[in-house]
Amino acid sequence: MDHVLSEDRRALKHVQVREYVRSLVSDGVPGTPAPSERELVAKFGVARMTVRQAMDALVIEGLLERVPGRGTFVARPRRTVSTVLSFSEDMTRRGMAPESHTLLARREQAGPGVARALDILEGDAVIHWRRLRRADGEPMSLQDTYLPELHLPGFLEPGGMPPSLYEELAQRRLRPTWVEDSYSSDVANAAEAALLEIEQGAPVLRRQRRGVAGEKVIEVSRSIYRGDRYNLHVQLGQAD
Amino acid sequence: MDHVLSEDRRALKHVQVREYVRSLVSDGVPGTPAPSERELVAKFGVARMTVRQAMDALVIEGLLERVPGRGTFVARPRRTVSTVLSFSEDMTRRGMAPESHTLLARREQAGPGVARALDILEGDAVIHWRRLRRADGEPMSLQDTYLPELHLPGFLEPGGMPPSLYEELAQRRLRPTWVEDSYSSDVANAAEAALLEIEQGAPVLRRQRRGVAGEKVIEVSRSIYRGDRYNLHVQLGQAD
DNA sequence: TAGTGGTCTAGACCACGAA
DNA sequence: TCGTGGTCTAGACCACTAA
Repeated sequence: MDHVLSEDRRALKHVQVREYVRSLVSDGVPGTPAPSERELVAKFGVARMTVRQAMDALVIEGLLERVPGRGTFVARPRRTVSTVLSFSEDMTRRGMAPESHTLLARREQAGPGVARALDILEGDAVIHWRRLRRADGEPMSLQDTYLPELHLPGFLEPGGMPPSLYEELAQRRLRPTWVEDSYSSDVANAAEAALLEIEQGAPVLRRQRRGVAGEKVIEVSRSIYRGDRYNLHVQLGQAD
Repeated sequence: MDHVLSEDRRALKHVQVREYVRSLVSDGVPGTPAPSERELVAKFGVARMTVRQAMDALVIEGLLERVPGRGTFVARPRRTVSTVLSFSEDMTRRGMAPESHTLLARREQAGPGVARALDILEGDAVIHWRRLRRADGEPMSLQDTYLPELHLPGFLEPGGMPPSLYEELAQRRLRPTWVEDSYSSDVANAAEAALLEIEQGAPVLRRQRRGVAGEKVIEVSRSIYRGDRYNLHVQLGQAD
């Protein structure tokens, strides 16, 4: 008998089969055949339903594709749609080096607009964080972020803000998994122009973001991007 | 025995169970319990694996949620992400009445840029369609759309363009199911300003779109939106 | 303790595709 | 004809939740 299954009784069989197939197939060219279900039954000494459970997961994931009567094959990668990115991730994808300079970081009382957007009460404590974001050393964006202090105890304390907002939120399992962004085209005012090192009246892209983690609104922000340096890229799929 | 299963032998059992549960549950409040798996086994006289196959589909769909040890319940609707919209659909969602005025509609030879974007050869025939789009009677956008004539025989002929591009493409089963958009903030030049009835130098949002249906690039377009009238709204989800 | 979903078995018959 | 995935059965034991 093949000693393929881990001795660790805690490892579920369908998970072991799934990960075995994934390792076989993850760097495969689309169209490459995966082992047949009955092959895996023989190899692992499990029931066919167990193998199917393992393969089902990979099919749902988009890694495999079943063709009745022929077999199971590596699927062509699905076209991806845009996901939630932090500024740092966005710049890194563009091949630029992100930087962050804190201009302001303090506790404030939520005004009516921020309170409504954050789904908290007017006057509740919020963390207001204003940053100048650079890419490859040059100003790219100005961001005003508001966070509900209630859900982020100790965020403001330890002598400084975290190096990365989204990574800090991720560690607290509060990174936004869903955002609602609104973009508009406008021109820079004098103060913005000075910080971004552009001319007053130069075109900028303004973004308002509401970021949601689970059921909680965890971030509200207003950002300005230099129109001469920043293009917004979005990939959208279709509704079902 | 319950005569719940259809007499129609062609109807698969797991499909019948699935649709039965869906009908019970589709207009239910989140948290409402679905029948237990063993209840459905008894009611339909099928194996539990068959019931689980039916429920799996509804769980994947996001309609149901399993809670081990407790039961299966109507899930709260997932937050939706942005999908591909036509100008008309976009305006309608905003509660405005869309209009379209064709400024130009003719066959052209693809230039290098359009050819590359459409994944065709330079010099291949393309349909170039230029439209002024109004919302509630006022100019909103200027759109230059390029379509590969190869995939759209007879598109230009019948004495006029179709009233709606995306509906015409949908009828040919060529409506884009995936798009790649690039937005930038800029200012209007003299010609654009005249058509959009704004001042030269006023802020505008420029969009470049590549629309893909199946494996074919079916649309390439450049659009200008008035910055004083148009905000882009996007909802994004997370990567897995 | 009773009921739930999660996992798993060891078979079976079917329609379909390729040789 | 043979191998494939699709469907289906009639059980089983487990961990967990709620009463």
